[in-house]
Amino acid sequence: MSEFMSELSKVYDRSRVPLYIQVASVMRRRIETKHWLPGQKISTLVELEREFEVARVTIRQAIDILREEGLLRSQQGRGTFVAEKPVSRYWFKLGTNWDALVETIKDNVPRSIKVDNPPPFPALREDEGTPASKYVFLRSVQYKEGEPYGVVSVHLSDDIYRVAPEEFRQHPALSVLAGLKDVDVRDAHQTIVIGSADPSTADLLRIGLGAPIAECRCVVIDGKGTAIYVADIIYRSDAIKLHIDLFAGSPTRARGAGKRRASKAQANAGSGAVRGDVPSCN
Amino acid sequence: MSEFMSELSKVYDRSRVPLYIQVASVMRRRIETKHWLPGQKISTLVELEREFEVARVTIRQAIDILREEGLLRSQQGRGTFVAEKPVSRYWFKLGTNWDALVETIKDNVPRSIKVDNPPPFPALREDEGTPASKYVFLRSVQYKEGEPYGVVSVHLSDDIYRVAPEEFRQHPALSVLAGLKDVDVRDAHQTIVIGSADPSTADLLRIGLGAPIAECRCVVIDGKGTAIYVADIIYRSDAIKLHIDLFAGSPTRARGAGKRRASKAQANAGSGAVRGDVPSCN
DNA sequence: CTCAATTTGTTCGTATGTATG
DNA sequence: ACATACATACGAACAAATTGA
Repeated sequence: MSEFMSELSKVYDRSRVPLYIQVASVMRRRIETKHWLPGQKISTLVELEREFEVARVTIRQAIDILREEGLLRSQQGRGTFVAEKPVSRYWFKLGTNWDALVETIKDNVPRSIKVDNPPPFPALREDEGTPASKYVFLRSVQYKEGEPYGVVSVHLSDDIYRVAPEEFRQHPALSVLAGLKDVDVRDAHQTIVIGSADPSTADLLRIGLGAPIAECRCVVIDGKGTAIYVADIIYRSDAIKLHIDLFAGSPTRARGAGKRRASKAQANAGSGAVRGDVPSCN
Repeated sequence: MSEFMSELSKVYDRSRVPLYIQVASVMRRRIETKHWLPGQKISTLVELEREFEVARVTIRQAIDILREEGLLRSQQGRGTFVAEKPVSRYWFKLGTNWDALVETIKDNVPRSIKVDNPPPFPALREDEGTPASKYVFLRSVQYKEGEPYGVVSVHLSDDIYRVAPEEFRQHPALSVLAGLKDVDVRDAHQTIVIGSADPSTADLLRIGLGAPIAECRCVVIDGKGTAIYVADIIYRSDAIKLHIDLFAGSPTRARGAGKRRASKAQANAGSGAVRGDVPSCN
């Protein structure tokens, strides 16, 4: 490696991803963020060589990737250009409240997966209720346009499952749950972290081993404080998008002075029990 | 390649990250999530070979990485074991409503970054208000225990900035914003997707180029419908955790039958960090 | 104690991928 | 396009340590 690599080699050592892949992902991001506009001519190979401090062939390899993705077009003698209408990704907007969540998944048709070794029932935190006496385990894969985007693993209270076993096999469990009239849902929450795909998940979602995923743990608690639904939902990271209305849960503001935003039809009937207070950090 | 590669080459082609790195990251996660318990003997090399469908040497390379990280110990003739006290991670719970978000970032001390080329003001969607006439651009890095975990890039309305420039330079912009009495915050929302780090971000967060990150776009709109604060906040993916109360925004349920949950005085406000406490996955 | 089974550690040869100039 | 260097990954064989019968 030449002395020019001094800066970059550090970065490369941190990731081990092939350089041309790294370069490609940076350029891809510039296109997605409109830093490079559609139709625009991008920097010449010489300029890119200098900027990334890599060999010409490496730049070319990166450009090849983006050409295959339909994001770039090269023309000999003219240059390389951003595609006129770069493909926009499909995003699955994950609902951030009960009704929205149920709404977004209600038409999903999961394909069930046979499970040989159901995983043990996961430990519940204090605020996640008490375990039911018996659970059934269901696993399915969610598809959109033939592409898998999520793996759902559910521990469902056996009592609930027996009410409508057929329904639970053919429709999203959460959706069925929401439709059951005699089930008293007291609480439901979801915890999301970013992880990496294990072999079986990678296979089901058709992504790379260790590729980034969103792990959503969703727990539904009934009126007696029993965790009737405990799900571990794994989404492809490139398929999921969260949209959070920061004022959705607090129709009145804590600080004294400010006026409130125009009402967004926030039916605020009854209990003013604002719960919030979730620790956060920015 | 031999016929044994038929399965695996697909997986490898999907990600391009060296296989042993992928395997290592899967095993690392199993330790972090307590799927492999401290002190426990992990699967033998032969079993791991079969599970990951890779050669022995590749498994060894992965184990070498985790040994250097202090997560595994090997003993010839006995096996490979998880370290007795593997480090548990800190998670930052990202606030999912305005008050929670403001409350917990108010004591953060960001380290400002000089910006040579401020990025252009990003395009706003229809529901993100109209642009202000002029913006100032601020960029800072958030640290916890000496480790960087977030990069905040803010376009702040110049009118707002002038009210308290010193404050905005020394404290989180959102926190200052929330404290300004004559600012009418009408709406605020946050969109989160999972992306990959570009060179400068990777450098600031000390992660690999292309490593998974959480990209949070936060927009604050004032009473006139002007986007007074447009932030692009990038978190290390291993530092962030979202906790969403699915009923926070809807004190009454849409469907007829169910009773509502009792309010739960959530006592753990304050510090944004929690130890360990990772949802299990399999 | 010896033996065999188990398990990690090491090395070889080969093929392909990555990156430079 | 070529020559070079190094990294990645495979399969296979063998060596060395541990364990229990």
